[in-house]
Amino acid sequence: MPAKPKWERIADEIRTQIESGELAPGAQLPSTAQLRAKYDVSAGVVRQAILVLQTKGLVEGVHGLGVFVTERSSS
Amino acid sequence: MPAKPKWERIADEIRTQIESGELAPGAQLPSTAQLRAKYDVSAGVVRQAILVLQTKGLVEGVHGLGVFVTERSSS
DNA sequence: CTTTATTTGTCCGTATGTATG
DNA sequence: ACATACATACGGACAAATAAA
Repeated sequence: MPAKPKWERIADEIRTQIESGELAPGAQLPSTAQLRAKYDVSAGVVRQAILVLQTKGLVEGVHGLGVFVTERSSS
Repeated sequence: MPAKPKWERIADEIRTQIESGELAPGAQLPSTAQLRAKYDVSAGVVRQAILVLQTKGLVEGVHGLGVFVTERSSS
């Protein structure tokens, strides 16, 4: 078993994309289904990663629409 | 249907106990099984509440030991 | 206005790893 | 060294919301 859980690896990957500017503020993240296929994991893992990012304030999920990057002052 | 999710209600309840000093820093939180019986929910719900509290830094979960209140100066 | 498609949100159950007795 | 108890991780299913036709 990997030292780091799958959901943490995915969360870190997305966070890196946000920090890199690859995912600009206001941009929509790939849907859970897309991420599920991309990382070949179940919905629960993606759900967990998104939830952590939400709690950290990096992204904001809107029910029925999608997950968007929180407008953060470009340091 | 409750306006707030079950896991959020549980998380708020636990947070209140910490702020009230009912759960002192270093004290162990009730096990998932205890909370599960107390709130009559499944382990997943309790796990979600615990995860949020962990991300917020209020508690700290140690694998194979239990969840403990983080040493935080009560204002 | 009703129906359908897409996406997030929540819930339940199971498997694995670690610490304790 | 073995058995038990607890916590975490993974996977899948169900429900609600929004937008478009």
